[in-house]
Amino acid sequence: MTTVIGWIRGEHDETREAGMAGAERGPRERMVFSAAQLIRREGVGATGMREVAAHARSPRGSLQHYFPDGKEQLVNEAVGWAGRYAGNRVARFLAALPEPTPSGLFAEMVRQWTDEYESEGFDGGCPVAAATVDCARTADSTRQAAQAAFTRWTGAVAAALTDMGVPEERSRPLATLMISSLEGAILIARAERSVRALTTAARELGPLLDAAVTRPATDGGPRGTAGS
Amino acid sequence: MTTVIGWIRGEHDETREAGMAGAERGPRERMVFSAAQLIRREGVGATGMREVAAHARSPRGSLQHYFPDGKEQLVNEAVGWAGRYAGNRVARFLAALPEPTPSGLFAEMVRQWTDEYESEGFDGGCPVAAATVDCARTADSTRQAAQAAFTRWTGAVAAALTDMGVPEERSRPLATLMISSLEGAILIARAERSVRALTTAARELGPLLDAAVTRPATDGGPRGTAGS
DNA sequence: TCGCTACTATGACAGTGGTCATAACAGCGA
DNA sequence: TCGCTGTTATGACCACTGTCATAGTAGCGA
Repeated sequence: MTTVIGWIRGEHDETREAGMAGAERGPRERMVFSAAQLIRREGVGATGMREVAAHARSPRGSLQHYFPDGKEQLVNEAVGWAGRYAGNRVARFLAALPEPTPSGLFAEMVRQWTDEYESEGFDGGCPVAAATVDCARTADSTRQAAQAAFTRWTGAVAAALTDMGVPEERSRPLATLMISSLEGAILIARAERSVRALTTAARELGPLLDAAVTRPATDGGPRGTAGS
Repeated sequence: MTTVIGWIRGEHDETREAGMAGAERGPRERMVFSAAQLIRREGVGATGMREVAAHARSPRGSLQHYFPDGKEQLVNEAVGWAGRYAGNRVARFLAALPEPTPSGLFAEMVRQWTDEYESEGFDGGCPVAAATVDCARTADSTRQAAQAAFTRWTGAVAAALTDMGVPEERSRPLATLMISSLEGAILIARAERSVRALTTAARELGPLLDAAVTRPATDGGPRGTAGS
């Protein structure tokens, strides 16, 4: 009961958010996760519901039970999951850096993709990008889900930049630029089957980002770069 | 005869390349153009062949005649068209600038999209991005077409940068960064229904681009920023 | 055992997609 | 008129897709 509603509203326990790979708890979570995986590989249109259920090893009959509003609802939740995932990753990237700098954060964000592409091939892209391309015009609720995902992601990055000493007014624009460049570089990387565009973005953008730091970093412990 | 083959190989007269809007010459060109238009709005999967023929006001029977390899061929040619179009635009942007600067070129590239979004709404995206998202994994020939489109576009921008005095080794990386940022900003703009990400990219990236100029611009007349 | 609820199973339906087979037509040279 | 070629017309086929109706099972409280 409250489990389902909670998931829909994103009120569940995010602390043990499932990783990008691995078996999740319930069939519902697995289907949302599988939907995100398939969407980022094949696009929304080419991803079928039966395919999602099969990939999640969830019973097909559960589709209409957990997602009474059909494919649109499933896609929206997959996009929402991706947005939360991307936002939460930011805090972990920061924790992994010896001394946090904007260029270091961006390098980590890029490295997540170069690592995947070099180890698993260029099959996958960003599910939010795929949903935007395929549904922005047709399904407004999906467009809103993508917008929310970008907003959450940008908010996390901007908060991290502010923590590092970037002036408040410049944090959001720079975060937007980082995510724009990353998304575009992902596209080019997939088309070229090469990480060149990704590493280029990191190299060229790094100095610009670090130059935006004006005051010393707020080196408190684990701080609020996460939303909600 | 040679007309068809010529089109496939891209050997036709590019000088009077059709604009982004307007009626083209033959039914074949119209279908390629319409395919690009529909793909950039709805994505590849949601674009039907019958729909392309109808949009182009071309007879449905011509589809299998001009595109014997089916949808994949049509999509590939639409992507190729988009790549040539984007590449050719660069020279025109340069011509429109009072004094050519890298930031000015990028601002023009961005402005093409903000103008469209403000006058026609946020329905359309980049057809090359859509093809990459939807087909990069499934149809390798389409992936190659997208790669070629990005390469041509990047080559045109890089050549323009070099003409403006950017050192040869930095031109391609910077061109890649410009196109990455632009593509990502287009995505975010569609999701947000706002040109914010686009104008942000232009504003934040401008100084970085201009700072790469080391020697005075080559202000010869119309020079070779176009490929092939 | 009954009843209630959460969940699963399955088959059908109506629509649409790309593709193909086949035929017709228009123009032209001989 | 015949034949040839480039084009168009049309209808059918088959493999799906998302969705729905319906029925079934598992578990639990009373």
